[in-house]
Amino acid sequence: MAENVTLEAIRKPQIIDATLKKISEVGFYNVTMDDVAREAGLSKGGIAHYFPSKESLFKEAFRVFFDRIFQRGRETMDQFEDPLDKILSFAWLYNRDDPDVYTGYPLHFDCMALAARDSEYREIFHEWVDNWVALLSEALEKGVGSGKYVIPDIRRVARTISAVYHGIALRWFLDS
Amino acid sequence: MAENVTLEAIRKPQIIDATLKKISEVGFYNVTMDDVAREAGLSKGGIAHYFPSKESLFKEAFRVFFDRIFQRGRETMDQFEDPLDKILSFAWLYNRDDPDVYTGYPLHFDCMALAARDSEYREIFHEWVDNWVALLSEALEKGVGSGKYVIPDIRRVARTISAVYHGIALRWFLDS
DNA sequence: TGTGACATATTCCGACCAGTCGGTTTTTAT
DNA sequence: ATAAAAACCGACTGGTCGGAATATGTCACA
Repeated sequence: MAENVTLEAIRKPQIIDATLKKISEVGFYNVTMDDVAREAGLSKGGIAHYFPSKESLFKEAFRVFFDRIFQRGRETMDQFEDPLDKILSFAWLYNRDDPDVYTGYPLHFDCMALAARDSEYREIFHEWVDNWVALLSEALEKGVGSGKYVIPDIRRVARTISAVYHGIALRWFLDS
Repeated sequence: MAENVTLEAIRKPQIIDATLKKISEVGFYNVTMDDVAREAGLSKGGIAHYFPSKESLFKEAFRVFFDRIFQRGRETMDQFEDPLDKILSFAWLYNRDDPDVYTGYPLHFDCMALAARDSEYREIFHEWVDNWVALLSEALEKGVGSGKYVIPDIRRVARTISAVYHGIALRWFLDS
């Protein structure tokens, strides 16, 4: 059983990584299960053994992806002490050489397009936004606590900052 | 020939409108030519008579859509005299009951997802952004001309305003 | 009234793809 | 050593879809 668990713990991320890579490359709707299988070094049957359907695999992949990006955001932010530095600590999102960036943005666009029509993807998107807002709120809270800023509604300000970041990032990636 | 031209002038918009409606409803990659034909009240063959391929039809549809939205933005903005009022004249983009809004946003998300990988869609997106930036620039120019504002780089400011608008709008639509 | 160009509908084909399933190999348990 | 279970493979199926080919209708004009 120990081996069993270990293998699954290897295969699932392996398959999910392959899925994310292919989606990023060719787009959500252009990825076939054969593509994923080839990329993961398995067969279609092998994939089916771990994920019951394409849909569930893809949703899980998006969840893993957003969680990964968020964790990195948290880690990066934790390296700074000053509240303003914390809020400005997202510069890594503007580095085109970073794999999380050049594979991440296309995934992100796909997720938004899906979220526009599919409630499950909208939830995934919500959760992601909420995570960022919470992160920014912490930094703002710290600034307010130390007397640096006066902010009446921290969550609201955090949401706005995050939306502005979002707009700038989007344009940065798509606009030459 | 006169009749010919007239009919084509009716059919093409009719087909394009049907295309836009279906894409907005179910998403770019889920629209079939049968769907479009049914929505337009024609047959697949009828569509084929006016558009050589699905790809060309869809691209043309997106171009028409963005142009339409932009024209409306210009008309709305032209109703205001004061430069600041002009810049703030985009409130209609935040009215969920407006057909241009509730069908437009999903189309817009699809276009961005496509633009992330396809250079032609990236061009369509660029053109659209450039149009808005030009519009905002005009308003800013007017403000600077009348001595109201002092702005060193108008285009740059217009781009930033437009990106911020973009981020807020995106969140407004996707975030409950 | 006949004819030909244009418009539209119907039918069909070939490619593609998700999911299934029988079977094989590998691992684990006894 | 052997049985049982897990992991994996790849051929196959049923269905979808874009596009092409073909058929039908319409109408201007000779």
